[in-house]
Amino acid sequence: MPTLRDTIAEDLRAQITAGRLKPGDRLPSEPKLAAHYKVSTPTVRQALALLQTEGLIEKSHGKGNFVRPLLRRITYTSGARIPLAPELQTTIRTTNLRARGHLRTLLRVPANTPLTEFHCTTYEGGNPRSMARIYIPRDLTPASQPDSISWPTGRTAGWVETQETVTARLPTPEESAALRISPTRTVLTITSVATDATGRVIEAALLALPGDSADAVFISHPAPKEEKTDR
Amino acid sequence: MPTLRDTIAEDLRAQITAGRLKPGDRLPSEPKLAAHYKVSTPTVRQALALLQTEGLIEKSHGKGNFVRPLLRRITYTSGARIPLAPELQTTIRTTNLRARGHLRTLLRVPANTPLTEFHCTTYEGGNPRSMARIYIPRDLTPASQPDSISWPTGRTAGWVETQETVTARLPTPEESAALRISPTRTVLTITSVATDATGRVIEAALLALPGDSADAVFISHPAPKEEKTDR
DNA sequence: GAGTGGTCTAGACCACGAG
DNA sequence: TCGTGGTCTAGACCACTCA
Repeated sequence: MPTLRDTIAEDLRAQITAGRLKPGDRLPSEPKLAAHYKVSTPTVRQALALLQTEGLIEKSHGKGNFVRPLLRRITYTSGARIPLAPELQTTIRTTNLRARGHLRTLLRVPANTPLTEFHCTTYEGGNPRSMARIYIPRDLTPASQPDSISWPTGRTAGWVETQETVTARLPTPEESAALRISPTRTVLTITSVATDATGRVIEAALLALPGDSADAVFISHPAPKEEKTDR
Repeated sequence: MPTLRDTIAEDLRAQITAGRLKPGDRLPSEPKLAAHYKVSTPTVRQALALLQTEGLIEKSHGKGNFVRPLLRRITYTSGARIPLAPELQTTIRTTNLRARGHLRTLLRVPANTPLTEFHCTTYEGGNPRSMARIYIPRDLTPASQPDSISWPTGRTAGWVETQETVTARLPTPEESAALRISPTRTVLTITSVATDATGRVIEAALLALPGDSADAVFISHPAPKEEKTDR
């Protein structure tokens, strides 16, 4: 038997998908919904929380609950490092730092190796849609300062293998702030490590996308020769 | 300023990672935790819900809350169709059906095309760890009945391109039942479509993994020639 | 039957957003 | 200032597990 919150969520979901509640519309306030469904406000809030994790509504403190505009799903494509689409704008911030902790392991470099960090955020109409941090050993950083618009679209020269790991997890506080998503909404993360012919890591990228509106696409072809699985 | 539930979650998290609470241990009951932290039970429950989405604890109705055994993360590797590891057992169920709806689109076949479905579940020590449905047009189904143990480890012969799409979403009721996870825990899904030289889809696979203990790994190499991105 | 978590109530008070 | 959602309380009752 469905619970009250499921019944309420189902009713609101039906109203949204049927178009009686349109994208951008404000829902009745929580006390009003509670009165309408004859339940307490916490129960209404549980139903709304369900719809929120499904990406159907957005909650906005002090304003109300809104039917979420149908977000086009962002698509990340293997090797791109950031999602690319004509409607996405990108900002890049460059920082110099030294390898330590997790970064050291990822890039397989000694502690304190100088690195360049590129902090990329993509926006669609002012709303952040993805966050990426790209790390390159300083001695490999392109001499010509990367063009802050077109650079992340190409791959670093000389790569021979790229390994991309996809996970789903809760956002770090930094990620939830940067992507403006609630800390309870999962992010899809992609960790990309590119190596050159000598096996040296020439680039690592950490990418976070809002889990409810992102895909990652990978296209593979059979290896011409026997493919090694050296791990 | 952190909320009460964050503070409580943080404290319990610390006890788990410090080893004062070990995998498999039962936590004090919710009323006891509430008394200990001097809060109401709903607040304790919110803290526990946080830890649950992080995969740190398991709730078991009528028994208690338990520190979750540190699950080895399952790793899906590009093209494997199901996660492979020595400690994983697999069961396969074969069904014949006809293409319709979403399946029709995925396999790019006319309605009612005969298909063979392989329903694979992998287990680790009796616990389901992944669920996959693999679809193959009936006329391509291997004449020799696939060996129910070794078959899904190899790829269908004749593939020229595989496209794999990774998403994170809430589980369908079927998925949450099959994987024995709560309906609020995200699943990582992989949709894999393999095509032959003529562009015909020769196999589609839908894979669902518990989001908090799964990775998907993709390894790519530069195309020998110019790589087409025909979509 | 005793103890546990799951759902729900009916409020309170605080923090945020807009006029 | 007013209405909104965010957090929290202090219970109630039901459903499940195990002895």
